[in-house]
Amino acid sequence: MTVHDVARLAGVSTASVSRVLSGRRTVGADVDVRVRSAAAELGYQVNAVGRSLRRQSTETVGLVIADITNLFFPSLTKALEDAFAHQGLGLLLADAANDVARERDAVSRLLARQVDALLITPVSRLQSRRTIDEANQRTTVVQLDRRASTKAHYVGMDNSQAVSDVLAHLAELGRTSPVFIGSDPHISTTWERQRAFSRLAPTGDRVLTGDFSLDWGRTATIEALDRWPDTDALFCADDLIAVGAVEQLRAMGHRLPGPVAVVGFDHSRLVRLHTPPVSSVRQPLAEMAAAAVELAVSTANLAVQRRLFPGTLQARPSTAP
Amino acid sequence: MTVHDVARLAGVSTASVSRVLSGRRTVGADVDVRVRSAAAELGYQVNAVGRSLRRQSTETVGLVIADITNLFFPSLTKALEDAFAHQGLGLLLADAANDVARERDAVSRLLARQVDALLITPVSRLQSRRTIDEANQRTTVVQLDRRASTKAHYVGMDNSQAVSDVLAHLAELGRTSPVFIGSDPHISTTWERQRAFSRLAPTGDRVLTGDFSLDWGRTATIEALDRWPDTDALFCADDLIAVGAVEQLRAMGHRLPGPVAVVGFDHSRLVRLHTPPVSSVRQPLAEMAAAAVELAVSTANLAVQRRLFPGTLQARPSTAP
DNA sequence: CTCTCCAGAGTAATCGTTTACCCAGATGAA
DNA sequence: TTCATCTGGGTAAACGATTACTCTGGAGAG
Repeated sequence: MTVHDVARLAGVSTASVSRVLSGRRTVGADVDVRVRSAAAELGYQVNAVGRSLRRQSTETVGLVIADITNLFFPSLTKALEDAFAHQGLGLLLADAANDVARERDAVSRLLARQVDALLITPVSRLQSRRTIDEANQRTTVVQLDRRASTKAHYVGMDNSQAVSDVLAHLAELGRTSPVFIGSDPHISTTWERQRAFSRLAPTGDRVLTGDFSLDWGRTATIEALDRWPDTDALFCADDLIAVGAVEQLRAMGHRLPGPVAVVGFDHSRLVRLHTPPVSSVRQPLAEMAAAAVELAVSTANLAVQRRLFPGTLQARPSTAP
Repeated sequence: MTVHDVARLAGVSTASVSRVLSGRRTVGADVDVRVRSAAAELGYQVNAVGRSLRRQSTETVGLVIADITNLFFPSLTKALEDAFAHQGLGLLLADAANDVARERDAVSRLLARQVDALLITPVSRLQSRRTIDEANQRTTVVQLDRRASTKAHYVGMDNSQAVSDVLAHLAELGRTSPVFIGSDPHISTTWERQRAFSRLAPTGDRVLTGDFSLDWGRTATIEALDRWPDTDALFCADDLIAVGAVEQLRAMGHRLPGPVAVVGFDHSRLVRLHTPPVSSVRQPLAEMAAAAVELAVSTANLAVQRRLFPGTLQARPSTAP
């Protein structure tokens, strides 16, 4: 079932069929209806592979997610799928499983498939750079949420502003001795939040770093209260850690809301449905996805963009007075 | 950068280049090294679009998810991505956003892209059938988790067995008056669980159906205890409802574990991290993904398969004595 | 020594669509 | 009336890789 079949049935040339069906050049009214009805009769649908080869464009973007298991990424993926589908662009998904080598593989496979753009949440702030820069020579690359290279576009949240907002919120409640519980500092978002915390918090040197897990949230809580007994807030780099912290506090007999507040990042369903609900910074996913679309469809020689969106703190009982 | 460039540099024909790089026919040792080093020198990577057109196969499968927002599907997506990437197959993702019309659109777009197979978690037990059957004429379709057509492959969990296991577990604890709280009965899994419950439970007629939301879990709990005061277990069709039920019970002053047990389905992170942890039936995602791969790469004229995997109840405090 | 067969390599057709290029006829200006 | 311009349509050459087919030289059988 090809343009030839449609052309034959309609009694026109394949060129006319293509012109009608792609709408790229006007044709006479007569030819137009003949082609359309022939296509309808045959149930013809254009073959995207042939079209891609000729047009040198697949109308597909690749998405390399650092780790789908991470709570935050499914929400981001959904926002992206929405935004791109809206533009008629397909999303080719790949998971890097937190591994730099797998990430490089995934990028390479997507490039071989001639994606029109590549979206990526880099696994490592330092080690993903090379992969990204190489890909950026071949197509438009947009870093999302996390960043590893200054040579490719970036769309994310303004972590510095968000950290500042959270600290202001804590200060309003009289909490001036927070401890930062980070996860893996290879993750650029964790790293940025930690740096902002160190710069802006009154107790900027109280920083613990570990990994991305509930258990680390628990362990770090014990360590924080042990090392700094006057701690009145646990400033967590993400929601999973925040939930771990809350659980640990409860296990230690603390009440929530109570003397030690807890706040996280991402505002995932995990913290929204937790009891008690945990305060968290929400990222503007829809806006970020829209920006990603815009950059992805932009011409290759647009100057490197850095688009930062404000996060909004969703204050819940875990930081109440 | 094409086979021609490589062929010229290596001093051989494009045919030889193709043969070396695809490994589909043996060539002389001399030509082999010449081609490989030329390809390496140029950084040549085969263009998957050209290959797909000629081979009439894209090495890509389409995945239509009923609703990415649903807790369960990101885990399923991850398992699938893993399994297919392992086979060198790409995953083209589409979200139906719980809408039958969007689902049909998504299927159509994926077929236009000539996916080698189509994986789908049908939105509606009844209304998705036509979309699936039509797609099944054009490519191999595998229904996952949910099912809508008997004419296409299906891979899922044996809900009947799982329901039976859960009821046995409850009975062991002396709980013989469960109420079933379903979500939308258009969803085939909910429907199957409900039917099995009605058939197997001592109080098989105690069934409430609503929608897929936390609030419905809450509302239904109130209604259940109101209509059937001797209720000693809430048998929920999925985790989100189970969490809603637990929250409501706690709000009503019930202890957990306590007189009313709660159990859900999917064993999502939501229930694992909830306090108290909620009992839930775990689906064998990796096995299901492996079966999906097997069916997806099978020849088109394999008899329609129905692969059911056993679920395993993860008993947690919410159903403790 | 001749004939068959085989391995290795090249030539060119092919996958399905788009579009550069060409042509015919019509329209409008001078 | 003549010529430039425009419109609508067809022909055929791409796009990049694979592979059916062909050719050549050498090995092995008789």
